[in-house]
Amino acid sequence: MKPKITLKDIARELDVSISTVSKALKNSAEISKDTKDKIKAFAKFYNYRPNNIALSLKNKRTKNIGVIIPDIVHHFFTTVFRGIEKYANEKGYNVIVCISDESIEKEVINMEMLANGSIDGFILSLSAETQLKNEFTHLKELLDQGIPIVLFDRVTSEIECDKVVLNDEEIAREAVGHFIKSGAKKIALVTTENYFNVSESRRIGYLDALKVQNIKVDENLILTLSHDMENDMLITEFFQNNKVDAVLCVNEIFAIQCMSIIQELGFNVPNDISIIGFTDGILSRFSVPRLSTVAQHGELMGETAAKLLIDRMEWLDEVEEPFKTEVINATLIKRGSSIN
Amino acid sequence: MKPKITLKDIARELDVSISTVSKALKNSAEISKDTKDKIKAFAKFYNYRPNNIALSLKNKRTKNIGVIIPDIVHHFFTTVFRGIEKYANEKGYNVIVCISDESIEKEVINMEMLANGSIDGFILSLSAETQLKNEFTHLKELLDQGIPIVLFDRVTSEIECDKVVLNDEEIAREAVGHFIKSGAKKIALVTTENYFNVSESRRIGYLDALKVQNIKVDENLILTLSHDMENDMLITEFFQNNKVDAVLCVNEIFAIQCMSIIQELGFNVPNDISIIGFTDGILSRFSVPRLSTVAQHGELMGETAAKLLIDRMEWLDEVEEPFKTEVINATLIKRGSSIN
DNA sequence: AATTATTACGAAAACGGTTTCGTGTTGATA
DNA sequence: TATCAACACGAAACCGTTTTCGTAATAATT
Repeated sequence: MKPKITLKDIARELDVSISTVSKALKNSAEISKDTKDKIKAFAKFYNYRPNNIALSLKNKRTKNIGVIIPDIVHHFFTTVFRGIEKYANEKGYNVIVCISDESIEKEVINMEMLANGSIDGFILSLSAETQLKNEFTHLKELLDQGIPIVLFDRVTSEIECDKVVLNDEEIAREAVGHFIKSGAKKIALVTTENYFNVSESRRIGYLDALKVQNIKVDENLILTLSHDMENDMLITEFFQNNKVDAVLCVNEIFAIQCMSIIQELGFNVPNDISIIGFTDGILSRFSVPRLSTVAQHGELMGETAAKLLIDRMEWLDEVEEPFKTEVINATLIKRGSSIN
Repeated sequence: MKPKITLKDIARELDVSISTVSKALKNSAEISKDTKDKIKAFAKFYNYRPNNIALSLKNKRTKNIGVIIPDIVHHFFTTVFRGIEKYANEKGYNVIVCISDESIEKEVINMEMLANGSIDGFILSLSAETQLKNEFTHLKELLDQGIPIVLFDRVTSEIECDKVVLNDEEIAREAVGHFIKSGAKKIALVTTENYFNVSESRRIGYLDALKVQNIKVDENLILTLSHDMENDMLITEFFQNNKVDAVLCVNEIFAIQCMSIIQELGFNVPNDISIIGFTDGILSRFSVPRLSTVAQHGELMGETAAKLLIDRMEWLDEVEEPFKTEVINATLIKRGSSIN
């Protein structure tokens, strides 16, 4: 056991003051070369490292970023997180992660916990419940306290802060356009409850694309699933009762579930029914046929969010920058589940 | 903007000393009811919360846990992390995550960074490079400094600390036994380089099971893949050149890749070739046919690791407990890719 | 020789808490 | 009335840094 050594320890051993040690280690011109050499050698020998906590207290900055995500098992969030971690680490920041589990209560508790000095700023994606209840006072209070926040993906216009979003509407339009170009007429949408801003945007893009091509919207072709339930029955009925040429799914799981049920029902993918999903995760890459999908570039999204946050934190005292919303351009990846 | 309020602020406003405020808020018997009421009301009104950093400095404990994992995009690590986060949060701890990216350098840098006061203990799974190079001085030094460490899954006998592992050998034996019982003779193993302790254990279990049933080991039936390369060619050749009845894969991706190639080659799964993988992730659950697999119970593993660490940290001053190794019992989940 | 500049360092405050110990005031007891 | 306990609070140390400011000793200048 050799416990950590402090400035005080060095000072005592070398019979100088704490301030001298501190200055010597920072190579201050105030200290003579002899003394500096002696102190540095000693510090090096005992592997002295300044205590982060003491530094945080002194500097009033922790170099920690708080990240709150609804669910870590989702591939998309995982990649975003990786982007955040990567960029933050490069800039010397550490990342504290909390999982809200789609619950507003956990979101609030975790954020309040971290806000009391543990972090310098937040990056988060709203929980389902937060979006459902439209309840953002916890965010407003933190912003009021001067803690910067960056929202990504699941955002809201009720909060003024930096944001990173996908061009959901546009890419949904592009996906549906792709279906239409390949001859599809009856185009379905499989989505979640529309209190999610992303689902809502994708729905708008879907409707838009149909309208532009003078295809009448059939509300029966929009299937709304809950994201935490057993949906197989609903999907099966849906494809039994409706003649469909193509289907756009707002996430990867829905897309895979649909594909597998469609195949079980005896249809061929993509010849009978084309499928495009969201999130270019391993499910899409390893399915048979491989799933055409919207790549959300999660890692880029995470890096962008981290950059936005760190820039704001580091410029905080200087200039008051206006809030920015960065748009990440999704990419439609055409694979075997749709016709080219 | 209403910045955070401190004890000093309250003391000044209410014209009492800082110590009085501190004691009043902790409901100390030393302070009169009147004064306590007044202070509490004021604190509540201004939403006073003690500063975590100051507490950490004073108490010499941060209530933060450092988690170092090789790769967050892997389903298994993600579930372990979720277990850690869940248990830690319940106990009032926060989790700082760093991704080593399978590199020992990053592992070292991140751990040294966090060790200077940011965390009270570590939970980690060794990076590939660390296992390959057998280089553990960074871990030893931290243990020497009195920082507790819990290793999970990718562990080493070179380090004495608490550990959580899977009964890899046994479950591999069981999986191979299951193949044999259903009539398979030519049983293959698809694995990674054997410097991974887990792959090595699974290989031993595989060999063991064959030996017990007097099946001669054919080294040609063991395919070693690297985990970050394009392996499709190797797999294809393997199944073209070898007559195989069943294959055990040491992870989910290998299993899915094998299955898709086996099917492309015109074989039927499971009738011609049975497959069992490791990790019960979404790939296994959504493939066609669904993949038989070894459930590693990552969440339980994470919870167990967190419990081990927190117990040790909280009892640190009292008794010196001997190090424990907890074994998580994997479960063989039989689905469509193997014959029952 | 007196004044000033430079060098090299130390004391102390500050960050925001907790906790030990000391002390003035009150009321009860002998 | 002197003694003592109980009560209610404040001063100060401490956690480990950084940083400002003061100052003794020496060197340079007039």
